[in-house]
Amino acid sequence: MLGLMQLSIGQVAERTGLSVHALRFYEKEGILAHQVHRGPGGRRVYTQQDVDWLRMCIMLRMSGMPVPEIRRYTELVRQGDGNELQRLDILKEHQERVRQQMVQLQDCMDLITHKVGIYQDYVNSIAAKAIGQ
Amino acid sequence: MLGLMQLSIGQVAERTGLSVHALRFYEKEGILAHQVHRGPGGRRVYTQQDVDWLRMCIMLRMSGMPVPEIRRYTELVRQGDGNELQRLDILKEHQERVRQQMVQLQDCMDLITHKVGIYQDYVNSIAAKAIGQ
DNA sequence: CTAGGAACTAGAGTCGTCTCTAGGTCAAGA
DNA sequence: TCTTGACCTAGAGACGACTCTAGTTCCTAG
Repeated sequence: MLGLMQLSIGQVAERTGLSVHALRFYEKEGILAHQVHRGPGGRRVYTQQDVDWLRMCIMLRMSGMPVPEIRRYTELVRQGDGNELQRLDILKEHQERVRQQMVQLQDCMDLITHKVGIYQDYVNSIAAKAIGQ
Repeated sequence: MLGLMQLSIGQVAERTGLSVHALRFYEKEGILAHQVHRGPGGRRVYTQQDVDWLRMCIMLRMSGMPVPEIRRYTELVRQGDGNELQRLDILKEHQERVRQQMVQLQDCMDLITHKVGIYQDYVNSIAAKAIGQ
């Protein structure tokens, strides 16, 4: 059932949140797991699997994996069985980068929270004085 | 003592991790809390406070605050007392964005960890078979 | 006196990731 | 028939944040 669903580029844009432009761009960049089938008039026909794959790509992009590396990964998947170790390497490497990113972000968050606290206290004290008058 | 320390652009680059180019760029973009003093020959002379301020800017940038918004914040600080509420708004808004970013990143991390787990198991099972032979 | 190194300015170039434009096809509805 | 709307391609443009270049000044050491 699911496998038979046929989606236009517009529908895929809707359900992934990507723009139609971005979808064509991603295809040109070779980050679709397999060739998108074409319907009458040369129109792209996507399946649910394409959408699922795209959703994963979106996650990878969101977490900062560059397009060329997503392409490398995609190519491995396209090649089929036998290169799982290489895929695993890419994922592990990225995982480590994301981990570092999260640590960094937490540091930034700590600083910001600290500053917000200081300003909040100050602003509150000003407000209290104004009321007290 | 600290306040009297004089630093060249190169020294500041060293201790902030920014490039000399980036330092000049940041200055041109108006994200230094106060005018950088110039020494003989028109050379920039930085103080420890400048370095501290830059370090904060780096944190804000790292967490995704765009340069123009850092400039807005910087301008408020330059203006002096009386606009603390506006500064607080900027910081709170950014804090919220960072929070969302962290949630997103955690989602990505979960997915990646999930996939890494699957591939790891698979690779292990292949390795086990190879040894078993 | 010359060479090296660090600094200066203004402005051009780069990189990644889209985003948009121009010009066209095709099918369905008024 | 005419219009609308979704789609197509190839290629140009936008944007943010640097990064680099060219040409110069200045100081210090050999």
